[in-house]
Amino acid sequence: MNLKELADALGLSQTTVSRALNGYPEVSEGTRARVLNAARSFNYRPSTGARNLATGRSMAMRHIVPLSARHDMMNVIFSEFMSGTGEVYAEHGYDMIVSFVPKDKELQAYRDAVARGSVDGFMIHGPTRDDPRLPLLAELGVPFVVHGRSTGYNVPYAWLDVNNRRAIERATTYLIGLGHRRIGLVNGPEHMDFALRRREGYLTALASAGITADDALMTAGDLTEPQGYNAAQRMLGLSNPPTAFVASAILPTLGIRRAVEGRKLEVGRDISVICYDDKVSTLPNGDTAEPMFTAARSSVRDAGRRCAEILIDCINNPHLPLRQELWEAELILGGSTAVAKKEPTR
Amino acid sequence: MNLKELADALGLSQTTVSRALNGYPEVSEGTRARVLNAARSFNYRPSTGARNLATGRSMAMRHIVPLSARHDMMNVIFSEFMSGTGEVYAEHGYDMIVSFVPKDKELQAYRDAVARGSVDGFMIHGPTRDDPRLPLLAELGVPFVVHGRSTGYNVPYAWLDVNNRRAIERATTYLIGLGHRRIGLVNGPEHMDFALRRREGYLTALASAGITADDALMTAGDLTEPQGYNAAQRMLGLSNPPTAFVASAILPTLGIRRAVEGRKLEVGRDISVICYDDKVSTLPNGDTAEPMFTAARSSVRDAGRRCAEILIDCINNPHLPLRQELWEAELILGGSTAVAKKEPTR
DNA sequence: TTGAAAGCGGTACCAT
DNA sequence: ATGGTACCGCTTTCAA
Repeated sequence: MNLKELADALGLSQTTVSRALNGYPEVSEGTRARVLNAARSFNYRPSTGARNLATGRSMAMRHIVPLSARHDMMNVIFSEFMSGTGEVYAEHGYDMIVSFVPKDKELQAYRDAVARGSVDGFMIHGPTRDDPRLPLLAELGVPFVVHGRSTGYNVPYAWLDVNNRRAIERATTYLIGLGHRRIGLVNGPEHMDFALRRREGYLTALASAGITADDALMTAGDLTEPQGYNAAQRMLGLSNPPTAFVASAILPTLGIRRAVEGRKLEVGRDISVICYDDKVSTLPNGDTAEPMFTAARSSVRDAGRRCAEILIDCINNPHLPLRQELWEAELILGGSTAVAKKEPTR
Repeated sequence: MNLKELADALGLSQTTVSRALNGYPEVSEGTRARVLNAARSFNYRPSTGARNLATGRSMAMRHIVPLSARHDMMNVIFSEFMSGTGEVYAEHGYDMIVSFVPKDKELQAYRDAVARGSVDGFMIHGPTRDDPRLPLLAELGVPFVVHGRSTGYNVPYAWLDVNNRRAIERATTYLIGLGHRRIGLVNGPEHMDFALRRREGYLTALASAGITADDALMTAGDLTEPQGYNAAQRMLGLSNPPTAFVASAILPTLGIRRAVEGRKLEVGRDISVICYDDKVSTLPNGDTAEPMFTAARSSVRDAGRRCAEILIDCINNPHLPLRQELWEAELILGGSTAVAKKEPTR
């Protein structure tokens, strides 16, 4: 059933039917009701292709995900973020298109999508330092929102970020306040902007307390359970091991716990751990009143929702200033931190 | 730059240019080269909307994800599967559209997408027993592939499934062979077809060994770390506790390990554990030669890739018989299983 | 308040 | 081998 057939069935013109359907004011209430009724009973839906062509808008947002060998991006956090954006898109009638492209074709994929007119806006995931996508998108003149920021690119753009630096600085300072001086860092991949900022936060906290940073206590990787395990294993085996850890996600924190317990030590008694908790539904930080781990927490799903709202706003109001939001993470107390013991635990 | 402008720039007709671009044979090699060249230098791409309208095809596959309260679906496994499908779609020029819809609007979303002509095929995730989506899709007459199967719906349809029943039966039988008679089951949500089949496999293995199933040793839930922890805590507290566990995913298995270690017991010595391992890149089952857990293993990403191929094949060859593939999981030996001790460990 | 008709940017049939 | 042109289904301007 297309518009013409619907109009014929009603004995009206396509124009009137289209107007009635799209809520234009110049249609009499009587006809509007008739049209809406008929449309419902025939289960009529306007063809997206045709509407696309006629309006020049695609009603679709695109998320381009590079297929890197290790699939850095397509992880738990990414999908949680996406489901936040997807909810909001759906509420506003937008489709979400997800493109997986080989890393070396990534930039071209943005160009292509714009040239084909298949997209109204882009959501940018996982910005790196000096991310090459941002200048490209600015050049293409298409709306986009970045989840995070890109150190080194200083032209204004729309973004939403958590204050990663501050969150980890607070977490580290808290551990220092408990008497810890040897604190291990298990970070995410440090070409990613968020991981860089977290590292800065960690270093700032140490510096403020007059503690010299030790390369042996810092590691960066892909935030898996084994990453945490391996890092903790190595660090706990040092002649001067850490008494506490800061980890960039729950998964490596589970690995840290495994390493700690493997040495007959206990998290929250012998070894303190704080992690960054993105509040991923499948990886809850415990499910009781007291969280499993003390954590810096913020919701990626909420971030996704808000990013989508910002993107839609960019499209609807192209001349408003670009939105930039910095969210603060909260520090929540769990069972994984305690005052440092006087004697190093070995 | 559109087709007309490109044709004008070349001094050719739109027809010829279109033919050259789409690989039609009746174009001289000279003109084809010229056209291809010009298209490249102008960075010309055909408008998706226009092509959509003209061909009646959208070159897009849709994944509809219900927004259930607990977000059953948007989990680690789901995104791993999606990235498999997405890769293949991209290789074949298809877009992947992901729609998040409230559960009560799910079926309507399929109808809508078909009525708008915005999709060439659907990928169906997480089928349940008597899944209502399958008869609907059959009625709509649109190509679709199911990842899994739906017990109770017996009309032929295209699917790819892992032999969940057999995999868990083998795993359970293996534990029984090691001397375990009290085996706990930590399963996924049992309205899902895969979870039902796994339970059947578990029960079959027990029955074959003459072991009476015990409701207190079976639990179903959302496959999170706390689910495994809580289930194991409860079961290990029974007067007649299990000496082994079968778990439906890595995450709850990590929780089981936590509960076991919390009782000063050791996995792989005091308590045996086998889990189902979907080979999710962010949740590897260890990263060394020996897997952390003994496991029934199959790759969701590969399943995603294959499902996408099948879907594309359905579209290209609508009259071929529907493909149905049953994959066997492999049972891999890790460090989490051992011969049962004579005395129950408490 | 309603209708006619000109696009939107391609594809593909029918001529030449 | 190349070109003219009628669609595809909708939106939107202009006219009535």
